[in-house]
Amino acid sequence: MNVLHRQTQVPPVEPSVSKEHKPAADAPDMALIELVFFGYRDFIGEPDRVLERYGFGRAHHRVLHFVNRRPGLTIAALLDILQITKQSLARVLKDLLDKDFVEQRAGPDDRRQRLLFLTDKGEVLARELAQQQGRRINQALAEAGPEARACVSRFLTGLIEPANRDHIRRMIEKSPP
Amino acid sequence: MNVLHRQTQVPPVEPSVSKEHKPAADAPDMALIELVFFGYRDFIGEPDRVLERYGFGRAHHRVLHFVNRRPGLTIAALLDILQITKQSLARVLKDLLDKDFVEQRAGPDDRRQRLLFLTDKGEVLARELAQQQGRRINQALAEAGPEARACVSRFLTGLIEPANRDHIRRMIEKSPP
DNA sequence: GTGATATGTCAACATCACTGACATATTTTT
DNA sequence: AAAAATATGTCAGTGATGTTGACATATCAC
Repeated sequence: MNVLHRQTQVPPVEPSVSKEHKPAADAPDMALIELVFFGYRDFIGEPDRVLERYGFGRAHHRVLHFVNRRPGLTIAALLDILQITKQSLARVLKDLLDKDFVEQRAGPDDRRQRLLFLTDKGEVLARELAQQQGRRINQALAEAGPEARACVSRFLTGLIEPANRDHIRRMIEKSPP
Repeated sequence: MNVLHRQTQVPPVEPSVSKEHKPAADAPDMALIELVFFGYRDFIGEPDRVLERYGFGRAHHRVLHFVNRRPGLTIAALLDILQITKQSLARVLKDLLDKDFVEQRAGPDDRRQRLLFLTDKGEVLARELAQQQGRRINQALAEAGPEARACVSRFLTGLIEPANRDHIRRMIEKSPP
């Protein structure tokens, strides 16, 4: 659990790709397109290896993450966040329930609802995964410079479909710290 | 609908995600972790809809993209970039060859090699996809401010596994503009 | 009591990844 | 020239994750 505060030494800042390929005014920014691809792949890759230990995959990771962030989430709300079908969710949720990483309670107001919570075990795993990804992000921010977080946050928000932005922004803001 | 009435107090909603959740010193930066997820999803979503018209998926997109960027790429080099297995590549490559988006020529030096090139049709599609993603990136950069490109580029590079960085950086630099 | 809603579940299917084994052509090494 | 290494092709089987559509059940709202 406390395994994690070791590896955070930051290697010297290396020259970035960005200097090489300022794209022509209207040509697509190929370098950034590819960096998004490679960056995301490695961002996802490390947690993948941890999840394997439990026989879980990325879909399980997402459920763990969002239930951790928003304890008491309903099925419907989770479906809305993940934008997958009920069946896709049902499969991974069943795994997580069976293996005791997630538990359900009937909604206090509306007893049709199943509110989702992590068990202790689930919290431990969710925290481990979040710490890995958090470390990677912090490292990347450190290499990107002091004003990077605001830049990057605005950039990533800008990638989101405008119609979804407010919704996602509100969701992220409201989740517990 | 809103499940969270029983939760601890939520701070008042303010406009930008980046300002709200400066994470505690060691806590994972949940807001950025989630923005990477949502941003990538929408970054990928638009091309997906175009690819559907041809019965292609993301895997086809990646092949189109990298063959477009590096005409004359060998199978081995492409496998190295994509980090998938020969079989995974074979399937999508066969589709692209059959439907005349990609063509192969024997290597001039080593005739075992199959050098990959896009056909005219392939170039048109690759360009359309790249323009969509490029537009989205430019829009996001515009919203992120004038110094964003350098920031974002360093950040994304920082997400890449250190062992892969030089390799990827060289690859991106060397590709045609 | 009726109808809408939240969830669960079933069968069938598609895409994209994997493994491991083996085949073929060609180049390199001995 | 024979042997070994290399680049690619291909086969059979598997798994994770996504899809659709249909139907069942419990609960809520009017």
